[in-house]
Amino acid sequence: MASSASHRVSTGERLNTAETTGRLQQAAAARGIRMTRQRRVILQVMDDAEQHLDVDQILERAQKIDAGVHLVTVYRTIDLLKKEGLIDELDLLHLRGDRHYYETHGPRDHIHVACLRCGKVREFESNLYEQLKNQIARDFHMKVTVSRTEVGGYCAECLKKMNSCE
Amino acid sequence: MASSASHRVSTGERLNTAETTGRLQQAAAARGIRMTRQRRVILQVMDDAEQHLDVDQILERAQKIDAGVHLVTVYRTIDLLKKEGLIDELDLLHLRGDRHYYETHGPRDHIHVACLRCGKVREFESNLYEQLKNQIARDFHMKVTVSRTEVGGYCAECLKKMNSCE
DNA sequence: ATAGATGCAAATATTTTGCCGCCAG
DNA sequence: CTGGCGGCAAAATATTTGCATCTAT
Repeated sequence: MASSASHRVSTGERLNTAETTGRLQQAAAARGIRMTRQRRVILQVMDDAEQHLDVDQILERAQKIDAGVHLVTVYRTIDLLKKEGLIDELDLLHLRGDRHYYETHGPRDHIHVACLRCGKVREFESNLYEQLKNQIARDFHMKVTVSRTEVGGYCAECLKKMNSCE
Repeated sequence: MASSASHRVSTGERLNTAETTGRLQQAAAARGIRMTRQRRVILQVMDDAEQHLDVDQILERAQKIDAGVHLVTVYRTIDLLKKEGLIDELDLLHLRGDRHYYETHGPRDHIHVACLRCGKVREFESNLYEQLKNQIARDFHMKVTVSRTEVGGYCAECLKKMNSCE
C-alpha cells in the first residue's frame, strides 16, 4: 500500500556493539539455511527493525539496500523464517485491516498492547505471562511452542482527550 | 465450499432454558440495532454455534435457515457486531491459512489453545489471565477493552504419537 | 416516509503458485 | 554440477464498495 510518509525508515545503520551480522542471520546460518543475496538483505532488515513490520515495509526497506528484491521473495522468506520459528507473526487485532506484521523472535515472549484510538503499540513482558503458559502446558499436558497475545484498549493520553473533548 | 454433507448443522433447535432468543439477539436489540430478516438469522447462527466459525461456515449455516442470505451481508453483519463488541475475532495462529473465526463474546475471556499437528482447538480460562490484563491496565494506565491470546503447541496425544512413530 | 440494509457485480487487497532461468554450495 | 532459489505473471483467496432496490421503524 506504499504508506509513503510518517514512518522513519532506518536502512540498517544500527550496529550492534559486538557483531556485524545480526542474530537472525547467525541463527539462519546455524540451521544451514542457504544464504542468498536476497535472504541476507531481508534478514538484515528484520534484524535492524526497531519494531514489527508488515510485508510492504519489509520490501521497501529491503529494496533500499538492494533494489533486486521481489515481493514474492519476501513472502517466501517470511514463510521460511516462520516455519523455523525465527520470527513471529502478529496482526495487532486488525487495527489497520488484515495486514500481518513480523518481528524477530526474541528470547522472551512479549505482549503487544495497542491503543484502538491512536494506534500506538507498546510491548509488555510479565512473569505472569510465563506462568500462564506454564499453567496451560501443565493442565493440557502439552508442549507449548508458540503464543501470541494482543491487547487493545485506550491509552492514558487518549483517555484524557476523550474525557475533555468528546 | 458448500460441502453438502459431513457437517452437522444445528439449525437452531438448541433452546436455552429460559429464552427463545439468544444472548446476541437480545444484546443487539438492546442496542437498538435494526433487526432484519438476515441479521436475525446470522445472530441465531452465532448464538447457536458451539464453537468459533469462519465466514463460510456462518454463511452455510445461515442459508440452511434462510437461503436468502448473502455472503456480503455476513461480512457486513460481522463488522457491525465486531464494532459493537458483541463478537470476537480470532485467527487461531493461521493454522489453516488466513481465515478468520468468530464467536460470541462471552462473559469471560478465554484463551484458544491449538495443537499445531492435529489442529484441535481447546479453550482455557484462568485467573492468571485476568490478573495479567489488570497488570497491563495498571502499568500503562490504560483501559483494556479487548484481548486475544492464542497458544500453539503439541497436545498430549500428538506428543505420544510423535515419540512412538516418528 | 425514509434512513439504513441487502443483493449483485465488480473492484481491492493479500498471498500463493507455475514455470523457467540462475546461483550457492 | 545440481537442487534449491528468485523473478515474473497469473491464479487463488479474502474482503470491500458502488449502486439500485427493498424494508424496518
